[in-house]
Amino acid sequence: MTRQTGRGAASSTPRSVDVARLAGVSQKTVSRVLNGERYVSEDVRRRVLQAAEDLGYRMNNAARALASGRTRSIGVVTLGTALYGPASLLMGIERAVRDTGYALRVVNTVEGDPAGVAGAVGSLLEQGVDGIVVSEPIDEGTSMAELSVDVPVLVIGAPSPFATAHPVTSGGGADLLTRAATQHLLDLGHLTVHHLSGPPRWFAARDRLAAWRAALAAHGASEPPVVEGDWSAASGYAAGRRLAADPSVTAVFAANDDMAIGLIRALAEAGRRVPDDVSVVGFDDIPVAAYVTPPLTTVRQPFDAVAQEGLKRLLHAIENPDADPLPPSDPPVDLVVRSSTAPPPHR
Amino acid sequence: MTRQTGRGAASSTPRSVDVARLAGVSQKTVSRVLNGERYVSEDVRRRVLQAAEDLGYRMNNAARALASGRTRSIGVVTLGTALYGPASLLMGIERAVRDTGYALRVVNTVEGDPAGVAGAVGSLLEQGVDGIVVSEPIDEGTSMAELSVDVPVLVIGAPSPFATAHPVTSGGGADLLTRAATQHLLDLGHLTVHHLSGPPRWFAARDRLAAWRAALAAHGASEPPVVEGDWSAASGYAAGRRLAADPSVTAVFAANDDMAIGLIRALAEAGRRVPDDVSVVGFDDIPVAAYVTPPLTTVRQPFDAVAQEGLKRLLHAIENPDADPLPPSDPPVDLVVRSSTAPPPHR
DNA sequence: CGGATATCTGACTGCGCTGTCATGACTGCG
DNA sequence: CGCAGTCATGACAGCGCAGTCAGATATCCG
Repeated sequence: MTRQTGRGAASSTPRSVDVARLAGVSQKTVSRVLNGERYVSEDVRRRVLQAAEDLGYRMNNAARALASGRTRSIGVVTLGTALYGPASLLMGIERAVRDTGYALRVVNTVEGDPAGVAGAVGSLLEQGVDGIVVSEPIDEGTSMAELSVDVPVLVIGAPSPFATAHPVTSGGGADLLTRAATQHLLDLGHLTVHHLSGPPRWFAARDRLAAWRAALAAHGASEPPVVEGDWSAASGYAAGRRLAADPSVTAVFAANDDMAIGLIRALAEAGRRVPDDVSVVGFDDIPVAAYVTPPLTTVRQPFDAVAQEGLKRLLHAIENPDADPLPPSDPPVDLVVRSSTAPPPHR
Repeated sequence: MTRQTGRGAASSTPRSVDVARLAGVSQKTVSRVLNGERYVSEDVRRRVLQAAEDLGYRMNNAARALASGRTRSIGVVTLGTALYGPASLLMGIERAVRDTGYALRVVNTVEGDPAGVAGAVGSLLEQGVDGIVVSEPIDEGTSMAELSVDVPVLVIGAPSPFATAHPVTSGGGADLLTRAATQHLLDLGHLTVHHLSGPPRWFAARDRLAAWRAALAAHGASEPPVVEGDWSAASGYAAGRRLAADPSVTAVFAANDDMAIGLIRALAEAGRRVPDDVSVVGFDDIPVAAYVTPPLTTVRQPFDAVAQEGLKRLLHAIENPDADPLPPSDPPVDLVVRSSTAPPPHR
């Protein structure tokens, strides 16, 4: 028996009706005050707030959600990793949500594949959320269409697989950053730029790959074969051992900083100096990037800005179901030039 | 008007009563099946599940919570940072929660100070959670006592400020790791070990400081003055500049890897070689630790193990309110020796 | 073979809130 | 002064589930 057996009366946590009684008003009026509705006299408002305070009253959100049909909460689907990117994005989302009066419900997916994301979205829907943020999904979301998602969805870092369904926005996109990184190397005089990509199942990896290609093409540079990593420093190290064997490699754009650091280590061990022989650019600007040897040139992802901007649009879609979605805006580009890049060596 | 105007009838999302109608049973029986209660015939169970499937039925958790008084969700209070430690812990908690059937509600605190934590806990209570995890709070939780917390609370990485209140467990604790790190340096022959601590407001920082002291004392080593950082590589770098000026410094235990990396950079710039002149041990084993120069000797925090163990105890407290809390168990110690430590130089 | 027990099912109720509507009191204005 | 409009409040119903209890069968045992 979970219910309150109304014995002690004082022992059970207070309900709005208790507040009402203490304030000498109706229960509905308590609800009005606590929801900031109009048409409540100053006097009553004060009495109600005082009574609520005195009793230590806390609203029961389950009842509120049931009665109003809104949960005032946002669901987030993320990868279950502590990778700097996804983790930072999650923190950015939390920060962006905090002041809106919404609560956060978080579900991870192990793999981020469509089935996993669909399951996560389903469980969020079941919990009841007014909107959903899908952070950095992997692969196409084909299996998503089957879900009847009747709340707005914001997809960060990938084209929205919900596009056909319901009120939807999408956001993210870091091509400009990749282009800036690649361009930086080309501007230094490198004939071309190699690319150490993330796992191709990730949209983030595919985006950066495509943007790197575009930057090379725009510059008329030839496109060397792509080396594939898995975001980890270990995979960057493995890639570095291969790249070090090829003397034509003078510049590498790594799809994240961890791989860049592993890469640099492998190059150093192979006797290829960075940046004298090979220039390396990373991606993310992780906290230690400025302090590794050599300090890493990288592009900083504006996680907070992306999260805030996306959430603004999601909340807009939630609160104005019939209005057109707000258009996405491009995040700022922030290339941080340190010491891992230099002009190519003379031949 | 949020409510379903029962016009199209088919358009509105299905309720348990719709499932009941389709399966030819009562609504209560649907509830029984979906909650796995006893005393339902196989035949009925199948029909109900089929009907639910056909309708794409999803339970309304707000109603469930209201009726049952349980939300089947766990609230988490974390710092709003992407620091590797807290972020990893959050991921560990998510992983640990996922298979238990509970959902996660996350609230960050900006500062992690008592008032912030109290506010976060309050907002979780308001949302309705069956248990709360407070991850790495800062300072003493004096203001916490005022909150009437009537659910079990697990505090990771700090003594529980709720100790006097209600069913409570606590966990974490990394003294053994710190001792192992310090001991490792002493065993190498260093006369003493300097400490680059985290901000003293953090429990994690105080814990490591105390454990470092204890390890020195146990070894009869003198205790050099503590250098204080803020977890960031930048602060490690600043500390490194100061420590580099003191030739008596031969070994440093940094309270996290980021600071260790900044520290090593500063030492290198000052001409003090690591590990030949100065040995450095970090804390966390961040992903790049093995690939910086030199590869960092560090201790790995068993985030997943801590989260799992703590959650097991929290769930036990939730589901057996009257039973004694399970005793905490010590996490495994994992010292990862790489190349940033060596015997002290000959004098 | 009768009563005791185990199994299965449904009617009814209520969780604590918000939406709707009704009711007064008060204002302004011709 | 009377009627419309604004403001302020309360009564009542119902959101979609799970808890309780009662009733209907089936099973068991002496």
